[in-house]
Amino acid sequence: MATRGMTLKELARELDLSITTVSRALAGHEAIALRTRERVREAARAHGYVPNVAARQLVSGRSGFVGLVLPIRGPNFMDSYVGEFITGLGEGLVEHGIDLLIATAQPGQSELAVLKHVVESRRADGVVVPRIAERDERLAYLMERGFPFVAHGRLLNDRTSYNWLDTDSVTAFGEAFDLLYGLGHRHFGMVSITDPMTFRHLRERGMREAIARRGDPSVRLDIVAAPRFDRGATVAAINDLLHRPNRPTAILGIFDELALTVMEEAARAGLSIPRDLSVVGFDNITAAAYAPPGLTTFDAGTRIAAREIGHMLISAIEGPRDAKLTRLIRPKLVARASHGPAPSAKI
Amino acid sequence: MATRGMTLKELARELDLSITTVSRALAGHEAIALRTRERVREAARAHGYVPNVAARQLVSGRSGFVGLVLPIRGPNFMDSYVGEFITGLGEGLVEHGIDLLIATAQPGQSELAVLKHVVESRRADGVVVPRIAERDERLAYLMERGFPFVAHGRLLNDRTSYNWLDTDSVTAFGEAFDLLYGLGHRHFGMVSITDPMTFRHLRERGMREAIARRGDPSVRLDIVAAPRFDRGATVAAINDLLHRPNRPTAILGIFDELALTVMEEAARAGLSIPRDLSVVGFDNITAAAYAPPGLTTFDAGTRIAAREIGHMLISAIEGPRDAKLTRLIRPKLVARASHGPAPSAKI
DNA sequence: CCACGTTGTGCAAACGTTTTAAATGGTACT
DNA sequence: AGTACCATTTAAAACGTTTGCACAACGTGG
Repeated sequence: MATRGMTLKELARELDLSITTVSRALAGHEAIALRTRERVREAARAHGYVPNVAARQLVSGRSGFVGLVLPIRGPNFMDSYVGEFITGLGEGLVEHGIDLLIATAQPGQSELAVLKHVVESRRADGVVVPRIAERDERLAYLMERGFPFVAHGRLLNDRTSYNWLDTDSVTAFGEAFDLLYGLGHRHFGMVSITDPMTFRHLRERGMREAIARRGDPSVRLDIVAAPRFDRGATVAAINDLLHRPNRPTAILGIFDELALTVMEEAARAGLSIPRDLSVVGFDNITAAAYAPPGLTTFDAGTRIAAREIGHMLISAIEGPRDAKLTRLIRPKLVARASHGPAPSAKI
Repeated sequence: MATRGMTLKELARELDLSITTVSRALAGHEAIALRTRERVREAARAHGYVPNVAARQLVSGRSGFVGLVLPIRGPNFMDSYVGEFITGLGEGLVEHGIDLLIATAQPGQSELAVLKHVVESRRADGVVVPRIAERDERLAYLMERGFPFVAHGRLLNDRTSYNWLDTDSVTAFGEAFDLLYGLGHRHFGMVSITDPMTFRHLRERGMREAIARRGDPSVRLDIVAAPRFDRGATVAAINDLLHRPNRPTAILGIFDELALTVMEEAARAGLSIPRDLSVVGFDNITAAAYAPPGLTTFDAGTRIAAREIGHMLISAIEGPRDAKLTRLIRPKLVARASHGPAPSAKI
């Protein structure tokens, strides 16, 4: 190392002051004479003094980090979610001088184990927990432990109290239904997953509630589901829907990958989109814009959501433990060309 | 906080040993009796003792972190690069018990300033520097300072010595040329950028060298360039290429976004791909698979590259300062349907 | 019985900060 | 002159580890 980085002690000797005074002066304490404060700050800048974080952490008990355990993911599914989320989180934290700690699970290790390690080694002052499952053991652990966190997503049981921010899938899918209903569609298909993720319930519920609200008995909804990363089963489920005696005129994927697969399979079956079939997705991944004829979907605003999560977590760390923050973010419809009037509809 | 997390002192009292012995026992020191070591380990596990990292850092001078300053990016360009890179890096580091520190620049702040702060506060033991420019001020700073780092990409001046890992763009674009030449193409277009990124030179050079190697005087190469995130200028440059009196029969984008735009503009101009025009990109972003007819491109293996960078950085931190590591990773051709025989070619 | 290595353990310093409590010097008031 | 008070500054403890050195106990060979 070229320069070793000077310490408070060296700076104090240089200025012929005690380290106490120098420390206080840099912290901007009122008790230190203004003249001294300025002199110290000047010298610190001149010598390029930067406080040693480890020492500061040790005495303050705060690490200055917020932790994120990277979700373990299937080999193929690697779109922009992680990048957007981390970027947004960074943006939300940097204003408060907090850095982001990324921890990764080793092959055999569970995400929970990594989370525990981050929390217990006091490496972070709070954590962000993405992609919440119906009953999430990570949240159970954190709540029991009383450690500050913000969840991106919700538990199925909504009586528990904790900090969360979620995308309002219920409203979004209601909006999708209304849009398609208005275009004459009465028979809907939905491609979902079998994995116990909360958003799956919410998105299905969004459709069901919108249908109930409409009160039209002629409306029909068929839901199929496959394991999340099982491409074969997904394709099979979609084809099941596509080749029924009477096929839905509109199919919604609970996220874009599914909707895009619907479009591919429909094309292979010789169906024209949106003439024969309307397709709607959710997430607005990059490919949604490029896959012909352009997938109509919802933008969840991950980056902005993550930024907000950063702010929420700061409050959770600094503020009182009991008040819980919750936020629902309304996704924005991105209307492209994959939806249209129902085939035999007179509008 | 529910549990406060026990300290070495508490654990020592519990065991009726000195903190020295306990510390040594946990570190697996030979000097401590095997029986004692086991007894201590057992107790530590039972009480859920996890060492305080701050204290450990303070005495060891090591932070246990590797830093990454997030690249500041245009508003729209947000594909999987960041996510893949971070995921891979995490995978490479976790085996060595090192965590990843993500620092973000504030709106006004330069990436260099953030980097300096990370280095000088000793928050990280080494850093990763992605997306290297022709002359990169970040590398200049780190080299002068003698701080361990690994660059993802290279400087234009290749006489400087430092640790880097790069994608072998030269070979890849040579391979692309050979592929297209073999299909009868003689007139090539290339869409590049005006920004001073090293990879731009390397990819152009890859084409030029392959052409020279072939030694066929009938081969012609037209290069156009636009500022990186300027969509309007990019589209204009591409259309310039597309509407010349004699149009290239094959166009290469130095990365996929450019190649995809070529395909879009070609479609708007009524050209059929690959019948009238072959297009090849680089990066294999998600959309490349979905944009019709499927973009032929190269997979740079970002995730695996990042993992390797993690390993390299660990060696750089632990090993001798003088030996420099370099690695070239050969991208893999992903042949889809956007390339084909040259229009009027007899093959 | 002594010198000496071996084995296991502990004391105390060090890492670089923040913070509590106290010291210093000066001024104004009685 | 003594007292009280204010404005500054400082000494020292604390945070939880690691580690150099010393020490104790215990044979073992001379």
